[in-house]
Amino acid sequence: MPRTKQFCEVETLEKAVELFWNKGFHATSMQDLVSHLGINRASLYGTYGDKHGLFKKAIKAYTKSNGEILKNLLEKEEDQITGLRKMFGFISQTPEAFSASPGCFVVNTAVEMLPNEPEYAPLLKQCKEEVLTILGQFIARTAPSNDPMSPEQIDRKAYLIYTFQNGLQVLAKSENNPQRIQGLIDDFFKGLK
Amino acid sequence: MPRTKQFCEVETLEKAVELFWNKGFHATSMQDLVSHLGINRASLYGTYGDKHGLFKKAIKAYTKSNGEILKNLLEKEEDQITGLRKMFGFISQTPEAFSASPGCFVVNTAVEMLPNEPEYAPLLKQCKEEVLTILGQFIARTAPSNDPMSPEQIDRKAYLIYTFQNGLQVLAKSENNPQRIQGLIDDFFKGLK
DNA sequence: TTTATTTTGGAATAAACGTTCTAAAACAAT
DNA sequence: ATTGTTTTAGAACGTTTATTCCAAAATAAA
Repeated sequence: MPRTKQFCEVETLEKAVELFWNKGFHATSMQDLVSHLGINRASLYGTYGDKHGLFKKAIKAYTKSNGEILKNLLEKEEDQITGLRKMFGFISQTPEAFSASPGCFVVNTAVEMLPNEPEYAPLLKQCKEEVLTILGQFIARTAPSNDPMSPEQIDRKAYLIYTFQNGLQVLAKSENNPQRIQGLIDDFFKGLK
Repeated sequence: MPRTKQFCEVETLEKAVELFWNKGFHATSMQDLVSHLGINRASLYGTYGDKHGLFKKAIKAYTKSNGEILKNLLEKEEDQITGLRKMFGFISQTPEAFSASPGCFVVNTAVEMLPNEPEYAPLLKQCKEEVLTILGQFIARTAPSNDPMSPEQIDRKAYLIYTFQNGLQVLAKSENNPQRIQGLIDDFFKGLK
């Protein structure tokens, strides 16, 4: 009996991800969303709840799709350093794009919302851990077979790499010299064991 | 003839820094500022200009005071690693405080405003460079005298350390296990040459 | 075709937003 | 004491905010 939804729920959520990712929570208005998502205001509220509800759904959707992209990127790779360079490698692809890049949606949100809106802490921590798990699996798989790593060693290495990547993305926002970023990555790998 | 200002311009600006630092640009309203600064709305506009003007003044004030604090922290220190650990060391002081920390105001602002509000890019880059200069001077001074570093080597090392510190602060926001942070710092120093 | 439900466009809401204005009070210099 | 400027408190401005509501159009099932 009911009329079916005239829009794809996941596709529309992807558009919301795009907008929130680029502008952040506070700088994105419901009017922005109504305009860009192409659905009605009432449908928006009816389907996704209020702004915070929609935002949380957007973060979850981002984390899922991001995790899949990262998995696909890493699982073809046998050499650890090459794989990690690929992970950092949005620079090698387009040298000037990095300073215009929105960075990582999860990290952006942690910076914007924490510690002032602590109800976001569990969700953001969980999203972080998902990337760390994927990264840890890659590190375990590509570790030299003559020197296997303990689970704790793997976790720590994953955390170190992830920390560097986030610092990189954050600093790249105010860096207009691609060579400096490239040198930074090189220097990081020099110290990585 | 004119009546003198009833408030200290720099002290009041410090209060604005505090507020913007904790909540960010968009989440801080002019009403918040009027309430917390203790001066009149008209005085606020008359003294510091509009919201963006005040915000930029706040970033500059933060950068200046932050630079002095960092200089004082580092200039007493002869050993490089000890000095850097002190720089990272807001954790060792209060293990649980880091996840409630507002992080670095400049980095927070870069994440919030870039790349969508590009008029902030030059200012934020300049603030970043100031920290890098201080850090570079410390690295040069504490380098082993038998192996002096080239200016480029110094810059690169400073950038690497600064990148790690920013990643650290950002990730610490969603990390509730202090030991994990401590291990991260230890691992970073293991790779640092 | 009727019925039931949802989507849709858009009006309506009440609050908060950044900013400007008004008029009175306060004070330094004359 | 008078003058000139600023601070002050708070009203007022027009916009934008998030959210709710309404009546009409649309469509799947009966």
